Amino acid sequence: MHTRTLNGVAVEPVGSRQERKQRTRQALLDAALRAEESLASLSLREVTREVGIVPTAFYRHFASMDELGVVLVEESMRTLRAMLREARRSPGGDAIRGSVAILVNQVDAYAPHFRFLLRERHGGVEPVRRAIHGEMRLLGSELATDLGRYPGMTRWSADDLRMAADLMVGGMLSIVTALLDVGDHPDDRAEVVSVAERQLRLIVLGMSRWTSPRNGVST
Amino acid sequence: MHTRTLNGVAVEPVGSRQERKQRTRQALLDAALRAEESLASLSLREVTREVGIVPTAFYRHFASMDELGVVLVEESMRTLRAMLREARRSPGGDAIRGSVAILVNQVDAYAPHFRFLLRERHGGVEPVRRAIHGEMRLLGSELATDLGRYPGMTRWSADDLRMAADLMVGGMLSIVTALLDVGDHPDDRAEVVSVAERQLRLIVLGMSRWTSPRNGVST
DNA sequence: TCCGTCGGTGAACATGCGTACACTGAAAAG
DNA sequence: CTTTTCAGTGTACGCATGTTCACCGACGGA
Repeated sequence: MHTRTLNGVAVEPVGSRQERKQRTRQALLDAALRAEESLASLSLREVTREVGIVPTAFYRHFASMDELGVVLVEESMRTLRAMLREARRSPGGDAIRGSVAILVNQVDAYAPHFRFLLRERHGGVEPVRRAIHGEMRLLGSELATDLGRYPGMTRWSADDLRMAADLMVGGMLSIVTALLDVGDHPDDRAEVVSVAERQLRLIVLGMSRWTSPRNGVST
Repeated sequence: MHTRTLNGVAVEPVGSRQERKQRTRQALLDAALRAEESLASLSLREVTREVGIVPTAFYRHFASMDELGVVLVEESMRTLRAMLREARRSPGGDAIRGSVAILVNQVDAYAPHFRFLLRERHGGVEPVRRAIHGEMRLLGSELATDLGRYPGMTRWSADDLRMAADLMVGGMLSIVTALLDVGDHPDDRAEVVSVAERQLRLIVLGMSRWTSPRNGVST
């Protein structure tokens, strides 16, 4: 086999054949994820160059960049879902502070995934956008049924639960945006965290006082 | 002068020289705005082709696509600002319902502008992203000082005002997102409007009960 | 041991790109 | 009426791209 190089460093060919295939496939995904530009302006050749394979070898793993993008959406969504799952079974103490802390840690650990999702959510290529849109709706649904099990919200209508869930997802996304945009300076980060906690607190406060003004959709 | 064509239709050369220059400049901006792809993957040649001029003529108006992008940010932000200004001096009736109605109308009228802002906010080219980021911060500041003049919020700290303003801007953006993503079916649109109104109502409810848990930033 | 599978190679192609350059001809300035 | 300005033209260039195709040779099952 031709010994491959990645950034000039030799990559020794160890493992079974499908293990190695899996590894280059993952390397392609990682390279595309790491890129600053959107998928639409990221060339197949750039990605393969980064990984250290010849352009045509790309097709051994994906039929197109769009297909790679959709896989990347699934991968990124998995970390988002993991984050919510972790937040769900949070300690009994300050739930808000805990949730924000989890969010900060997760964004630190998986910044490229979050950046990718925000980047491709609008304006990327169509199949990727569709995939993100669908996953986001699913996420909202899950959170809604989960909220319905909370002690104080058992009497909420399904519609209101969905409304509140979407509000929380939206708030979460704007917090992620703030975290990604802010620099590394600790004071700035602390400020973002403080704002996020108070915003969540305000929303929860509103939820605690909520009575549905009218049932159903105004037609 | 060489008679130009746009989509095969002749464009008669009327007006003074600078009037005509201004018109093609605007045509370039419009063409870039109308494009589905992000600016990063939109080629100079595509834009000029759309407008009906030769590629090199682009440089008579902008030094680069990035420069055009920044101008487009200013143009789009002007409509966003106009929307908020209109919402500010809303009728005394149902402020929330009125604000959402204004938002819906504005998004209908200027969908490309909003789409552009959401698209380029993340993942576009760097100068454009910076421009949007800066304008968004400014918008938050304006809304914060404006909120401070509201009867019930005169005692809020500057920090809390900013927090609430950012929450509202974020909520507004997610409503715009929902409006742009939803199809033309009236029922779907009505559902989005209903959700938006209830979300804003929930936030306002939270604000009405708000007492700052602690003054200043937790360091 | 033999042989099929298959991840990766390398040359070749048509196409689209950004930009340099010299140009034209109508509008504006004198 | 002459001169200057300047938005738009047309050619030409080097370069990067996606995709095709035939090829290679190590791995893995028989």
